[in-house]
Amino acid sequence: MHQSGKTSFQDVRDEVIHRIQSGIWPQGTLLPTEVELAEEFGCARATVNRALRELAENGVVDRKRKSGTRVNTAPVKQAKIEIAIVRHSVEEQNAIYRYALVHKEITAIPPWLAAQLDLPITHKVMYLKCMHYADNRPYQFEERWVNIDAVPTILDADLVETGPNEWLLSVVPFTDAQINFCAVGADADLSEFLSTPTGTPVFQLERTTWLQNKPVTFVRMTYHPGYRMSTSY
Amino acid sequence: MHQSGKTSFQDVRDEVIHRIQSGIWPQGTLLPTEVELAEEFGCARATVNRALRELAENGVVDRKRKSGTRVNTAPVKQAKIEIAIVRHSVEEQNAIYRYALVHKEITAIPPWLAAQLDLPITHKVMYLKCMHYADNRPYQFEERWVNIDAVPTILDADLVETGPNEWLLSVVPFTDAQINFCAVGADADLSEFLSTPTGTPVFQLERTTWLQNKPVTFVRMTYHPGYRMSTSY
DNA sequence: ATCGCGCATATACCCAGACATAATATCAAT
DNA sequence: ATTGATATTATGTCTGGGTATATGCGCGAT
Repeated sequence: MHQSGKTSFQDVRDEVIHRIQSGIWPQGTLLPTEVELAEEFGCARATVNRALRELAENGVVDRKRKSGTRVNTAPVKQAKIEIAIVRHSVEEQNAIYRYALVHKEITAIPPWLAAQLDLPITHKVMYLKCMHYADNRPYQFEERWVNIDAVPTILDADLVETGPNEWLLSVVPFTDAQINFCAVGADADLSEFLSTPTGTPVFQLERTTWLQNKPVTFVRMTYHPGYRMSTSY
Repeated sequence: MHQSGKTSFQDVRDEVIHRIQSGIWPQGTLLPTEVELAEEFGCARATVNRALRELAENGVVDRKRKSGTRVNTAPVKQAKIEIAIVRHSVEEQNAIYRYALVHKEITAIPPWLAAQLDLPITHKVMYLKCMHYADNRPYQFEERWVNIDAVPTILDADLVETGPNEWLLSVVPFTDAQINFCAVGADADLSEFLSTPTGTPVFQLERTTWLQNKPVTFVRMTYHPGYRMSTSY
């Protein structure tokens, strides 16, 4: 009750969570109907609905019309990973951020990427290599292919001052993305730019983004050895 | 309008998304007030509220009392990673799942873990090593420390048939978790169990879970070489 | 110029009632 | 026994009214 004596949807939500966690309502339990809960808590059905809906969104309960609301047996826990702009991650650690454009060329799309993005192999792309430093130590190596068709203005963009990631984000609001994480051994390029011996295990993140079914860019970001990505829930 | 001629909160939400994506409301735009939008769409204010609230939850817009609703400049895109039970991930690939308990012992907590979990170094834990196979090929090596205090019943659990992860999930509903991803080179154990040369880059996921501030378990899961974790949004 | 206070305002949330929809249960006809 | 129509029921959503709360802004005192 954070308002004048009324039961808030948060109170309902918290009480339900409590009953589940304390074992009053074990896994699989069918909970009372919205009407019954509303009566018990002395609030409107809409309030209970809001609380239970939120719990359903978080995967705590499962709701079905007519069947009712049930405590989830296998809570599909999902961790949220925030894909931040590199500069922000670096600055968050109170380190000094530095960016460098290493390579820039207009070229034909590599066959493997053409296949992946479903583009003809004659398609032109902008191929970029960049480095991101934290306190002048290698932080991330970025390799990127940009679909010029989808973002023609990139031809005039100055990518020396601002990184392509920040530039793209401010210009093309993408709608869908697909992300891969994996571990690889450093190849020649990586070894050179990340100042590490060839074969060193490094953390790699690949992302493909689309703007309404039109591929925009594919980027491969490789972090310095020892990098840990973390999240909590 | 999916009901009899009424404007649903989804219609409002979709239209707002459309206006943002088509550039009618560029980044940073202050959108009309809820009342104004409700008038425009011919629906109740609560309906507009629901739509905008959902967009705010997804990070598309930013809402502040008195200021209004603004199109987010730096959309903090967050990818959701589903932390599924290993068996399910394997079965999803139509592979045959097999599990093996490799090692099980009650021991004093290792100092580094005691520090990490804020437990006394005299604390007893159960230390487990397990292997998960897909079609009889190594899939994941699991190394786990369980706080016996938090889960005393684990002493009687048969962990030979069911893996500790599934057992724990069905018994202790944890409340908080912290996850780390990183890339490491295979050490002796990993090399042996994952059938790969020492030093091979492998993808590792560490997770600590708590039940109301009480540490439950720390697990380190290492995937076979070449494993890719993927997600989309 | 700067600080503190009050007012206006936009969002946050609540309520009671209504209808829509999906899924189950029931029962009759084949 | 199987199928198909029908009633029931719990959730999903909308309405239009309300109060609560945070906060930007102006105004006056320092």
